[in-house]
Amino acid sequence: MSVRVRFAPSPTGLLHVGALRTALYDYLFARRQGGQCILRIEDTDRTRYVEDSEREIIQTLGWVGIEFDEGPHVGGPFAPYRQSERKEAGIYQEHIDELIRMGHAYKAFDTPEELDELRQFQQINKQATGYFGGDWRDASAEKVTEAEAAGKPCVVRQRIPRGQKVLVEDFIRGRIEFDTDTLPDPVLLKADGMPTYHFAAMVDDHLMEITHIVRGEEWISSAPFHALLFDQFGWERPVFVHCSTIVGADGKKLSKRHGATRVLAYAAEGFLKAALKNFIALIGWSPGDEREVLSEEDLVAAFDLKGLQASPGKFDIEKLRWLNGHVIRQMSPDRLLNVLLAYIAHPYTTEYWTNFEEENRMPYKPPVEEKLILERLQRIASAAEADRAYVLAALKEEQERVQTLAEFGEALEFFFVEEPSMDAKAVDKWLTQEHVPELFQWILDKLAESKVETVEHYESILKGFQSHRGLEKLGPVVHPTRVALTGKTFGPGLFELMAVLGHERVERRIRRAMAFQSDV
RNA sequence: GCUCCGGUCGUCUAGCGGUUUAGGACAUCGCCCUCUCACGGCGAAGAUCGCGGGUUCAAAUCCCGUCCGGAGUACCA
Repeated sequence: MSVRVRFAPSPTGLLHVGALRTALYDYLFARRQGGQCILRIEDTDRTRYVEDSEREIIQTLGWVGIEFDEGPHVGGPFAPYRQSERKEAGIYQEHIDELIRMGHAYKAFDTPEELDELRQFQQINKQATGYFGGDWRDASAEKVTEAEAAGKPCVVRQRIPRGQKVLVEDFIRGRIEFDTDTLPDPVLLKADGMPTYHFAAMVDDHLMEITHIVRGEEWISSAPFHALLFDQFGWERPVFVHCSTIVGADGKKLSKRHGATRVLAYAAEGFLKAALKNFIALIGWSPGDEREVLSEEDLVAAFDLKGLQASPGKFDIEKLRWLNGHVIRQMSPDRLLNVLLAYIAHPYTTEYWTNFEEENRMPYKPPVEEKLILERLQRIASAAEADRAYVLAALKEEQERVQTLAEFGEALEFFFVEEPSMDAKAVDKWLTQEHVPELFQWILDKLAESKVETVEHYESILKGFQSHRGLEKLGPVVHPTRVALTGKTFGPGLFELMAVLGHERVERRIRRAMAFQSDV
């Protein structure tokens, strides 16, 4: 039988990195096994429904490159793929009736207030909380009909057999044993007629012929209900795979407090999907060998449920940054520029940096103030429109000095502004040196002599000065010149840099630095 | 409280009874390359495998206990 897995988010908010990983595992597993990956929307809770959330989930998954064989956006043989629509089609009612008929479920007419009271009583008496039967598990048929006739609202609960053990086979952890006397009777159908997750997801998993339920470990405690439900229907249980959670630096489940968890925030920060996928896959999974850098094809080829880790993993953004820089360095400059321009043009990039919120702050120090990032990125875009070859040449020089796309704004800035801002310390240290006026004049003279704009030519100009002055080291020649051209003490190799800038810019900047210098 | 899960360098992990002086990667530090910063190369430091008992000729690896951490405990998913 072919493998079928599903990713089943509820549209209650944004897609965060923990959910993304589950989706990734689903996707990789399906691809590796030649099976199908299904997207199902679990929108059974109207009170928590967030408009647009489904759209963002699909969009985000699309951005990362996780494709589904079936789902609300692409259709499929088991449609509909939204539980609200499946409810309308009567799918759950039909199955709940069957379960009641078989005696595995019953109607319970307790009011929410009564249940609250029960819970409080149990807490005070230090008992396990939950509904273990109450007035309705074993109520007479007359009592039930009477309540129904009175028009009392009711829920349908699963009848958990008592005095037994339930064994749940978790693919990662192995056998997990539960005593049914500790399992309360869960609600399967709410008073509003909507099914709960416990019911809807399992019915759908069976109907959609899901072979492996891959989900977060927060579901382990409810796994016995689910397993039992399959048994009660007489259905074959799927394989349960409970993935460990991704936690923050403090060991707690990843949440707002740990900075951005929204996947799109990583896109806006300039992380590449290849790096993000690679990184996310490696939290809680390993290919079993010593590879760390894996392309999507590598991931698919290597993916095996057996490599899944039972213990929770921390999200280490430094490693993500390293991986991202690695991916950037591996791209051809031309492709990188396309990716960078697409990133800058993306509406979400603008939205993110314009409405930057402190709570989105990544747990690392950004290269510049958030306010300036967008401005600098857009400078790249307009420069590329005017002269793509120039931007490409500049990009090449910074490619290995950057870890995220956002950092290109800062790194490339001096290429595009006529008067780069001068670092005061750099000016103080290098432009004040005694030989500098002569050096700058030398450069200007040589520029006037020849129009050649190659790396070698610039090198010969500066090395010419070095031997002219009999300087032992190249530093005193190179550093003041770099400061004059870029305003900074770091950056690409000077001769390469000059070749990119060209005669005109070099001359202008040297003259500016000379003026600057006389001000000192 | 009850139930369940987890626990190898700071972090992600390899390991699944002997080939292990516990391997790799990120981060850190040093050296090399070099005009700076990066990249790259080389190297160092860093884990008595949570702790305590067993089983065994032999345990990170199996068993028991214990501690710590986490999750669930809703007519949420």
